[in-house]
Amino acid sequence: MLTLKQIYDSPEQIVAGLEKKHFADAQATIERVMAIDAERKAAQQKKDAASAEMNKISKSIGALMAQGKKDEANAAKAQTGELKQAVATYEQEMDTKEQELTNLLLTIPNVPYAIVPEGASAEDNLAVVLGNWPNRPMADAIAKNGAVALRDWDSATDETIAAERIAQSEKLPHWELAKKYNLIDFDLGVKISGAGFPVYIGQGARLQRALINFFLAEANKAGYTEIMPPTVVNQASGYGTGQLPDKEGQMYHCEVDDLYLIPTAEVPVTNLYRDVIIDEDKLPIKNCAYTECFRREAGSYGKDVRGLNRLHEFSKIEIVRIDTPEHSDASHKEMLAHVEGLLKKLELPYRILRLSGGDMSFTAALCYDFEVYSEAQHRWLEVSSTSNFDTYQANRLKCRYRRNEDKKVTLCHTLNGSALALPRIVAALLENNQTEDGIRIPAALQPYFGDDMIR
RNA sequence: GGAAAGAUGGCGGAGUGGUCGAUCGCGGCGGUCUUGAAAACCGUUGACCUGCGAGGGUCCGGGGGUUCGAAUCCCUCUCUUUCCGCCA
Repeated sequence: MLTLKQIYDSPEQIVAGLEKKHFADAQATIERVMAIDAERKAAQQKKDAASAEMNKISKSIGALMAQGKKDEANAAKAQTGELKQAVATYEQEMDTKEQELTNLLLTIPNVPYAIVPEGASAEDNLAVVLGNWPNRPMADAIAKNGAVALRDWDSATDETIAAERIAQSEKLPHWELAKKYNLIDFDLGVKISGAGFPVYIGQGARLQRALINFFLAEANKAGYTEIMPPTVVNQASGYGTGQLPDKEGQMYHCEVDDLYLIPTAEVPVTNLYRDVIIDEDKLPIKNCAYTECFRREAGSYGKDVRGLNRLHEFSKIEIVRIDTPEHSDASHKEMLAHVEGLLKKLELPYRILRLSGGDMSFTAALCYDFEVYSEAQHRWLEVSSTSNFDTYQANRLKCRYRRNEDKKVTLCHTLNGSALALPRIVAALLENNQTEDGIRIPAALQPYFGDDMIR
């Protein structure tokens, strides 16, 4: 959540930022925050004064008792009744205001950075990079403007057109290929678990393992420490990274033990640093983790969820960084370069979008999505979301560091990104690399897969 | 599942009703010594809220209670460790 300091330092900027994020009633909400806080302070001042008085009397009683002046001690005791009542009253008022304030702050999203595009939805995202694109449709149009608004050139993502193209395309969608080469059995998954839980078989399973190892190896090369965290977390962790309370319905919940299946490794890996004060010398912290991710995806249905496009359980390698405010932007860029490097090595056509204010997640200050182009579905598939949360998450987590300069305890910046999520990568790999002889495995992946083709 | 013990500052670990925000050790920081470093020695070192400041307040796992006064006593919850049982 935002800190009060941020709000007091520049209320107008915060309001403008919230409006950019399409948060309703920004002005009124910020004014309310300050009003409640003023009430809280007033209550605290009254309470502090009463407590100070109380402490003084208590101390004097101790002294009087020690000197054996029992009568005077008893006289002092008699004075405390009213004071005690006053302390209790003010204290309760203070607690109420504090709770009210926290509850309100929790409803306020993070404020986007200046370079975040204006806009309410995905339509307004800004394509900043297009890669591995030569000899593909629309190349010319795109070459002219390296960075253009998505809606100018991306009519191919329109669902109705896509449906027609699938019908016309000589390329098979991945769910057909999965069947043809016996890589994934969706029906078996339905039988043992339910829709959205595919069973990977033979070369399909081997491809999963190859990708996991490839992504982890690349992350290790880039200096990320591999973590293997639990995939089940407690409530406090859910609150720490912001999945709770608002996204409660998106997580699987084991009620008997009140534990949650993680929707991303971000949750356990970032919560490693909850309630921690880190030495500045240890920053930046660079961790990576492969985990299974579990998402209920309540309410999604239809063509979007076909095949591997949207699953309840999937494998993902996540990179998580904790850094100083001064260095977090450079950290973010390094992460973007890392993720882009993976897509280059996989030889998949991709684009990088800077998300608009309205399309960003609640907690992000700056977010880039990576999408790969699926040549049978004629759609862009999101495979990574790489965000800087500024101090927003750290404030909730109480993740702080001790500055070398003045030894002050300061909130860290947290960042994370997928590097990468497997299912849609697999979808694109299968669809884009299909040949008459089988599915070509990109050179970088061959050592991990152990072959150059799926046959 | 049964039994017992425990939860204290960055870490370890004292403290069983009144200058205890907390002895001490480690670590950190400053200094002496040294060409420099190490060692040794001396000093210093919690977080948060509030106030222009002086200062005031809160915090010894969470919550509640007793008391003029609680790290210390009582209740309760959570978690951890050990032993037994079960078991990959």
